[in-house]
Amino acid sequence: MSKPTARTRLADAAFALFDERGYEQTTVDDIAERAGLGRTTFFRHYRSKEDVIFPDHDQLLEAIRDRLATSSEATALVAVSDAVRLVLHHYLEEGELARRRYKLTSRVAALRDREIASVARYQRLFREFIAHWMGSGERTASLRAELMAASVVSAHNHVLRRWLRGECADPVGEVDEAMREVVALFPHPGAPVPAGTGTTVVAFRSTQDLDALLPALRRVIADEGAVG
Amino acid sequence: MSKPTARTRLADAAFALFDERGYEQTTVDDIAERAGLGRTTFFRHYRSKEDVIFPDHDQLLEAIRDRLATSSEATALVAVSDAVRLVLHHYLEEGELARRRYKLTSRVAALRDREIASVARYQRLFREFIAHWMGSGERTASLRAELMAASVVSAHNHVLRRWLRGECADPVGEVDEAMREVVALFPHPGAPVPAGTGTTVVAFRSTQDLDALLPALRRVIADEGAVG
DNA sequence: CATCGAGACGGTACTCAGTACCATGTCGAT
DNA sequence: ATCGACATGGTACTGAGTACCGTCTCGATG
Repeated sequence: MSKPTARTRLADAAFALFDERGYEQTTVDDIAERAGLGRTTFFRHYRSKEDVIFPDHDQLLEAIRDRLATSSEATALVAVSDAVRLVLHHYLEEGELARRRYKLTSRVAALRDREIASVARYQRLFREFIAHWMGSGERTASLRAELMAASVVSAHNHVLRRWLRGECADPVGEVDEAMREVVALFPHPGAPVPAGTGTTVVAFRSTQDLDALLPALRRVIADEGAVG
Repeated sequence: MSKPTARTRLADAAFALFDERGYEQTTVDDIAERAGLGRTTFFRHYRSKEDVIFPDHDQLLEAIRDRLATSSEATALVAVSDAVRLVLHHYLEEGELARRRYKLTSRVAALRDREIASVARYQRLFREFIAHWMGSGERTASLRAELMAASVVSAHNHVLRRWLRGECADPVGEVDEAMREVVALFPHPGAPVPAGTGTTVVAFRSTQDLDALLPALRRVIADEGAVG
C-alpha cells in the first residue's frame, strides 16, 4: 500500500501544493520533488501543468462521441441532452476532487479558460451531431443546431456549478428537470404540447359541423401558424 | 507617412509572419526584428504573443458593460441581444483583419481557446445582467438567465462565423433575424404570439353556443394547459 | 542656452514551461 | 547470463514572459 502509482503521487503532490501556495506559485519542479520523482517523469504522465487538473477530458469526449454514435433516441436534441449526462456523472464520481478543481478554476484565470475550452469542445460535438441529424438544408437549421447545443451545455453547466458549490443535493434530478426545460424550448412539429409552455389559440365556429372543419384545422396545425 | 506607430508596425509584422510561417513557428523575437524594434518594446505594447491578435477585447467588454448599464430596453433579453451587436459591428469594422484572425484561430488550437475564453466573458456578463434584472428569486430564473445568455451569444457567433467565412452578405440583417429567433424562444407572459412558433391547440364543440363555452375557454387559456 | 523630467526604446539576465535526447535501472522472458 | 521492453532520471535546449537598468528624445522651464 506504500506503492501508489507515480501518476497518482504526482497528482496528489500537485493538488497539495496548489492548495498550499496557489497554482502559479507552484512549479513543475516543486511537484515532481514533492512526489519524489523527476521532472521528466512528470511530463511523461501529464502533457502540461494544467493537465494534472484536467486529466481525462479527452476520454470523456470520446465516450460522448460513442454514446451519440450509438444513440437510439427519437430526436437529436434528446440524444444530446442524454449524452451530456455522461459529463455530469463523471464529475459526480470524482466527488471531492471535482470540488477542489472547481476552487482552483474559480481563482486562476488560466485554468478557467482551459475549462471553458474543454466545454466548448463538447458543445461543438453536440452542434455537429444535431446539424448532421437535422440535415443542414434550411438556412435556420444550422442556427437552431447551434442554439440547441449551447442550451444543453449551458443547462448542464448550470446544474453542475450548483452541485460544485454545494447548493444542490440532487444534481441528477435537477439535470433531468433542466433538460426537460431545454427540450421544451424547441418545439417540433407533431410533438405533444410541453406542459406549461406554448401558446393556446382557440378557433371557434359553432355553425359548421366537425367534418367540415377538420381539413382546415389540420392545415393550421401542420403550418404551425397562428389563426387570425 | 513613413512613421506608423510602433504598435502598428508590430501588429503588421506579426500578421505577416504568422501568414508566412504559421503562429507557432514565429517567435516574439522574429516579430520585433521584422518591425525593427526590440523584444522589450513588443511586450510593452502587447501583454503576450496572443495579444497581438486579440488587441481590444477588454475595451469592447467595457463598452458592452456601459451599453447595458444605460440600456432602456423593455426586457433584459432584448437589451442583451441589442448590446451584442456592438461585438458584431466591431468585427465588421475590422474587415479583412477579422478574417485573417479567423483563419489563424481556425488553425491554431491555442488561439481558438483564447477566442472562446473571450466569448465566455461576454456570455458571463450577459448572464449576470439578465439574472440581476430578473431578480434571481425563482429556482428556474437563474437557469433561464443562463440559457438566454448562451443563446444570444451563440446566435451572434453563428452569424459572425458565416460572415467571416464569406457566406453572408448582410450580417446586420441576419443578426437581426437571429436575435428575433432567440427572443421568440423565450416567451414571457402577456407577450403577443411570435409568428411561426408556439403550438396551436384547437378546442372544438359544435353542439354548444359561444356563451356557454367561454368560461371554459378562459380557464384553459389562463392555465396554459392542453385540452384533452 | 542649459537643464531637467517624462516617456519610449533597447539590452541583459532571469524564471519557468515544455521538448529532445540520452543514460540508467528494473524486470520478465528466453 | 543475456536481451529487450519500459519506467525513470538527467542534461541541455527553445521560447514566453518578467524585472531592471541604461539610453535617447523631446518638450517645458529657468
